Amino acid sequence: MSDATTTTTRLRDELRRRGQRVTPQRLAINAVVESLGRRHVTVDEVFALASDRVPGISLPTVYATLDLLEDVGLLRRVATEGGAAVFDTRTDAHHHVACRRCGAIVDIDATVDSAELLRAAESMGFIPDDTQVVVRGVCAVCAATPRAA
Amino acid sequence: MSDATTTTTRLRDELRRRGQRVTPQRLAINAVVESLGRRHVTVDEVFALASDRVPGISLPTVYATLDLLEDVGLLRRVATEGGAAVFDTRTDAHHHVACRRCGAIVDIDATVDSAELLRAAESMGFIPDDTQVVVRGVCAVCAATPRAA
DNA sequence: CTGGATGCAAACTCTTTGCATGCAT
DNA sequence: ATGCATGCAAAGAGTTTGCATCCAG
Repeated sequence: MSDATTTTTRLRDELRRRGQRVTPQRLAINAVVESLGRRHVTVDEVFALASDRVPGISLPTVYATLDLLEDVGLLRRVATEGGAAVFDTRTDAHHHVACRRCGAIVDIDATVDSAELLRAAESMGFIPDDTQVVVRGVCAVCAATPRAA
Repeated sequence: MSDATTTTTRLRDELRRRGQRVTPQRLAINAVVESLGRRHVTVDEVFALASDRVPGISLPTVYATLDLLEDVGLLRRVATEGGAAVFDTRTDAHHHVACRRCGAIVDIDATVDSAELLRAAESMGFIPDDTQVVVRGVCAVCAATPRAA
């Protein structure tokens, strides 16, 4: 059983459950996301790859579908601040380091105890569904670069 | 000794140290940030308030100066994902909860042990300078709202 | 059939850039 | 005097919206 089958099924079921349509575009975008393995993707990237599978697919559809996949839980939006949206095909708990100079975003696998944080959030009536840590700084490559931007 | 005097001095000293200019615009924007107390601000908000102090100040100058204040450490950029930039006048360690529906961003004061995370980042050559946790979910107000957007 | 999804294009928001002027140093 | 910072305006990037058409259910 491939993951592709698994997530396609998950998407199908979830759409039916919501009374939404299972369209070729949605399945194609999910297939693209699936095919990428575990990494970060931009909207443009998905658009380009989805265009190969469904010629004529439009950018607004890609935006809408990525939002949908995030909502379903098949995709996670990375908390970068500003700039282009970045989605993460890894939906399991992990965190990110972002370079202030080159903008690179790299996964960090480390456990962070956010129990107290979540308790605090919940105590104010918040219903959390995603917790991610963003570490900002300068990456190794940029740090090695004299002082250019 | 007011905080205003303190941060104005910090800004002045830092600018001199860098060989950059101490301009009325920079001081005014810093004064605006100072006057707001501890809260979140958008670029437009700062622009409007700074315009009262320095009529004719321009938006590009506000952008540049907010970046400068962030660099100096007098301001922190909130890791929202996409949309308008949000700056935090609180520069001490704390975290945020962001509502997916209304976009509200609220401070969370809770300790999070990010030692392992920082070690992992540093082990890959990263030089971290800011760590913030973003909890996404639905706020109390939106959760109470039937199902509208 | 019927309504939600799509494609297209345009609009919109936020942010950055280029250049001439001005002012801090 | 010197050149960085500013103001203005325009461009640029990313995202969203409106509407007619189309197709999944």
